[in-house]
Amino acid sequence: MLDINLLRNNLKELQFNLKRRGFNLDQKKFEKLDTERKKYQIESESLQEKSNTLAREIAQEKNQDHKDQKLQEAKKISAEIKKLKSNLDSSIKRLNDFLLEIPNLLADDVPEGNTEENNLVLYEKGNIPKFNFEIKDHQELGELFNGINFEESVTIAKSRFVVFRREIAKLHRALIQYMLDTHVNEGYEEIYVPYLVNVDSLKGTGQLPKFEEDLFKISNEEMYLIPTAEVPVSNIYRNKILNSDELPIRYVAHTPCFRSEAGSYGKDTKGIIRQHQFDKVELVKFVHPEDSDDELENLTADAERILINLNLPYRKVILCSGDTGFASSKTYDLEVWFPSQKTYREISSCSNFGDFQSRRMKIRIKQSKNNILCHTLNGSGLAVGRTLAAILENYQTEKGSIIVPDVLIDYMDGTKELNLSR
RNA sequence: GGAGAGGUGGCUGAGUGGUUGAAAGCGCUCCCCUGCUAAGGGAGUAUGUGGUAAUCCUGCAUCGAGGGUUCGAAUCCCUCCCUCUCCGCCA
Repeated sequence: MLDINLLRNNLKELQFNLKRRGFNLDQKKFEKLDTERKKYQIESESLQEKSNTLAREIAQEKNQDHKDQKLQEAKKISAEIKKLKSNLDSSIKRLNDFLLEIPNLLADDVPEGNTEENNLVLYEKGNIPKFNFEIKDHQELGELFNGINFEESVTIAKSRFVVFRREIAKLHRALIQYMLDTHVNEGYEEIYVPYLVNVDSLKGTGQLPKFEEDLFKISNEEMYLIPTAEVPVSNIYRNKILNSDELPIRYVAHTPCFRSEAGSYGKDTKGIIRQHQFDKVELVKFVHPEDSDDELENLTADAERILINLNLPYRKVILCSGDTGFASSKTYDLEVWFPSQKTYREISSCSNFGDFQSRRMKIRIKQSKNNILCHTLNGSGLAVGRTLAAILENYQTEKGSIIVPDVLIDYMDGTKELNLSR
């Protein structure tokens, strides 16, 4: 959510910024809503003041006639306040709903553009492997091992779920362990969180009210499956005031993520690139406003380190104005090379949300006078399923085995190469 | 799931209808005193949102959340959430 005072005082600038995303801020509507709110608020609060004064007088009034007279008046005022209050409440709600649908302001260095075509590639790193044999995609490789199974998952659940077995399941687990350990060594605190969250948490990070169709909702409760660990981890400090000296706070969490993938019917139907359920190791930071730019660079570098250590070819991209997420002011994507697709695919998304989420979550930093809102950031470090798929494809050999990346050998109990098990 | 007890400011803890946004203590901040430390004295110390350009001034709201009764609610009533104790069940 944006600072309402920006809308009141810097509207032109703000409209210009939002326009870069293709979002049109309806000035007339805002002004109407805010004026209406102001009118009702002033009316009802001044009447409330009168009523409070009168109530105090009644308590002290000794003369019974005067008392009765005042009681009559107080009754009338009280009834009137009730009406005004309900007007005020509904006008505040209308204003608030309006504000909740406005995306975050973009950082100045976000490049212009409407679609992901306009995202700016900053650099490519790592060596794209050259194969002198017919390569397989990760699904074929996984099936070769009977380590990736899509029939069983359909029986159990439905399409866009997967079953991993044996070496593949173990490699998946090894990746999670490796990522968690690496980030803990970088200074992140490991944290385990609920996979179901309430509505307030989803509003806090910005998934609700606008993006409900992307979520899985539990039918017997007002709870949702998390689409990312960002939601439970960021909301840890909802409605809290943090002390300056405890910042920055850095968390790393491994969770499954659940996404309905509504509207992506034809997309990525092959393999495990786009699933309803996937695992992710997520980095989340709470920082001082003046540090958030630097912290985004560090966060991205921490996510990148996993790719570098796994020796996977990747590139770093800054998302253009039209592709930057609703709550983000600036996002870097890390994209890993998929030999079968001869293309880079997103494997991490690192964002600075500024105070957009913390205003919704009411996460403040204690100051001597007015408390300030903290800044939040998060990024995948990394998406586990896609990392697994990338390893299978980039580390395949002609005979169909998979070389285990050096840093994972210990996590695979010394196994250096995955061979066909039959 | 059943029975009971309870949720008050950074913490402890008073307060059962009327200047209570809330006693007292602790903690914290500033000032004074002091050669240093300790001790002592004084002042201050919740959050949000309006009126405002404003950190001055001032209104309103907030005692788990939301409703209700009342001229007036931390105090009474209802619903929900949470915590604790006991029983049951369970990984």
